[in-house]
Amino acid sequence: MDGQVTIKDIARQLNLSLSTVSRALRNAPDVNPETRHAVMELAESLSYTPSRLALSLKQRQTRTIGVIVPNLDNVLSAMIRGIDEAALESGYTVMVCQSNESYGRELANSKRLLESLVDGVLVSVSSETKIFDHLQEILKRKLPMVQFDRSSSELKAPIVRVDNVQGGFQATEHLIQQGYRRIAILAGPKNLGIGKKRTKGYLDAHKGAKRKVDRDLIVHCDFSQESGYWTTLDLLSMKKRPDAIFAISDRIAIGAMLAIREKGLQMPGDIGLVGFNNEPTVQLVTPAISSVEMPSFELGKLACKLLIEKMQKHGVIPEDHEEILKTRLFIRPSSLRETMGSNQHQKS
Amino acid sequence: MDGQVTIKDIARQLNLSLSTVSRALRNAPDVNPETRHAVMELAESLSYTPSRLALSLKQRQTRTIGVIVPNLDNVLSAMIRGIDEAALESGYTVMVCQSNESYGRELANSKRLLESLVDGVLVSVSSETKIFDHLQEILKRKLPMVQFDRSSSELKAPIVRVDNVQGGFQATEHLIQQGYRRIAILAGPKNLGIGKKRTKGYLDAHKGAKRKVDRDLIVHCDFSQESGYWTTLDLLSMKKRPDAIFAISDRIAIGAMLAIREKGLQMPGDIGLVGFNNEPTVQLVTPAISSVEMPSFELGKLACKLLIEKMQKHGVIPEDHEEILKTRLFIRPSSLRETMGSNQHQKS
DNA sequence: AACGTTACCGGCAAGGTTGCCGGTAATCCT
DNA sequence: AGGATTACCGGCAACCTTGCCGGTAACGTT
Repeated sequence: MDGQVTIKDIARQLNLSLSTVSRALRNAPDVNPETRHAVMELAESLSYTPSRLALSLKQRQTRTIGVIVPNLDNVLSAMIRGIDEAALESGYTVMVCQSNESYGRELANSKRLLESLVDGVLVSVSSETKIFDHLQEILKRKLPMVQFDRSSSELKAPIVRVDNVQGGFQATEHLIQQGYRRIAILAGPKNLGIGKKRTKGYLDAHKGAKRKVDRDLIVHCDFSQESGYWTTLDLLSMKKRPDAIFAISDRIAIGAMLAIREKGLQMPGDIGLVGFNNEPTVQLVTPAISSVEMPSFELGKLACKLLIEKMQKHGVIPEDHEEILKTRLFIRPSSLRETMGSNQHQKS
Repeated sequence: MDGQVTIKDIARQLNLSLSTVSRALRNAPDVNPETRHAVMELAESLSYTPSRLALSLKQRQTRTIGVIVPNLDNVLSAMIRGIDEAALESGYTVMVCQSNESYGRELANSKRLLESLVDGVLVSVSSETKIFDHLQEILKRKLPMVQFDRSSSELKAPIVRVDNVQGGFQATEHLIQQGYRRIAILAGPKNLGIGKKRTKGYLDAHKGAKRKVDRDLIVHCDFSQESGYWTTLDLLSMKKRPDAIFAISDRIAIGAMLAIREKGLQMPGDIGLVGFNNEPTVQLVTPAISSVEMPSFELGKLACKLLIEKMQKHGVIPEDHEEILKTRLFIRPSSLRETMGSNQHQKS
């Protein structure tokens, strides 16, 4: 009356036992059709909803997935949409924790998730996280876990990500084809795998074109716009300054653009620029910035599906499993010297 | 051994009863300091974590807050950060559900939250939602609820929002001061309170300056960039076209900018533009777009705090309570005709 | 010496649900 | 008609924790 309607209420009103009501509601075999009908009807009219809590306690699973992300930018929120969708399809609920790049926050969050509230964890490690104890703890408790987008080899958990080498290759190859000679790369934080892979693509593209790489043009920076700005200013004041820049995120690329603008250089004339992620903003600035797109939504969805599979068939998926999606280069004026206009994709 | 460590394990190893262990862990008075110490120690070494599930079942509260949002754009994700922070401070966990403007999705989500998984609900109604049955259902079950940012008068729940009239006033007053004569407003979806309020500010500003308003200049549109684009094209092909536009969101403003650009009009020379939300993107386009900022993070935090208060002191906060935050206009080139350069706030 | 007080601890029940087992009556088979 | 099968239902325990009550022993009081 006052709070939840339980099977107890139904049982009392129908003079049945709890067991029978439970079975009737779950469509179990051992129950008279008439009885079942009566139960169903009463349940409906009392607008009975089963207590997830009691169910979880009994079955030792919450049907909830914990998601740990560093922030909620465009890319990640698309991934979360994907995660959410896959979860909903399988009857799971997701719980998003943003670490905000704060180690303490990430710790508190993972502790929360650990209090056995979740059946599994999806994690995209923060760029600044170097200590993985809290995540290792999750693994130690045998909670199924899948890494998505960003990952660490220290964590023995499957990974769903894009082909970062390919992405780096596409961007760099395009710049080379456009006739740029000294291509710099803003490679992100030094210890992050994502940056290393994209740098490998950058190197591969040079090798494929039989170009030498000037190691001074490989520079590291944070994932922020400011960092991109300052690092680019440094680059542009080199004696032999680069004539193109590949930034491994659009945020960084936008910082680079501002620096280029401030130096009074022409883009793409004096200098070309390619970013990564294909955020909506890069279409809006002038000149619009070329960018490598990754299928964020699909990536999130896939990661979630993999996790659910891992949760259900416990231990079938090997911990070094990797699922790799393809990237796609969107060419825009920021890097387009010659007018070839074929490969171009752009909306309104 | 296999799964969770429970107080039962501790009790067995120490030859104590469950009750005693429970009391010891909760720092209850009736327990011998030595016993408590022993319990604490063993709990630590077994890395015992209490089962939230059992606790929730017992105490009939989950310490979880459900958040219903239409999407995860910049503004909302900042609000969610605020919500998250306030929740963490009070020992609550948040669960975010995005409706993605889909009514069906919103229904599924609110149903989920209703399965008594949450102690309270924060909701920002989708722009397209016209049927509030699912939200009314939440209220009917006496779940504490607070609306934030967007709200509906149909829902009897407190509201935390910004002063939309003030925001509309600031934007319009500024345009008037800049000498614009025919100021149009892209007022968003017709039935949304947020749009009406900002339109009221727009009207107030005209009244304050003793200007008449041409009703044809008040036009409605969706919250999307496309809609802003098309609607602006319509505006610009009027016989007596407007010489300024106030868009009630930055997304719409960007659409407007693209339309203005396409028509070959000068901004701010031929036409001025002011947006709303002060998203990072509006600083990056050329010309940078003036925008009314709202304190999203604080708003989220405040809403969450209010909800927690409502949950703890059941029924003290009246259902028509409103908490209103101030907006602030950021002036940028898109609207700045005369060089007065005082009121300007802009980063890198 | 008898009583009351205090400090500490254990037992039971509850919260809502389901799994397992056992029980009853009706039906079937030979 | 006897035993075996079937259809249906109820009781008990368990999941993990806490609240309440009652119990024991040691201590202090008169």
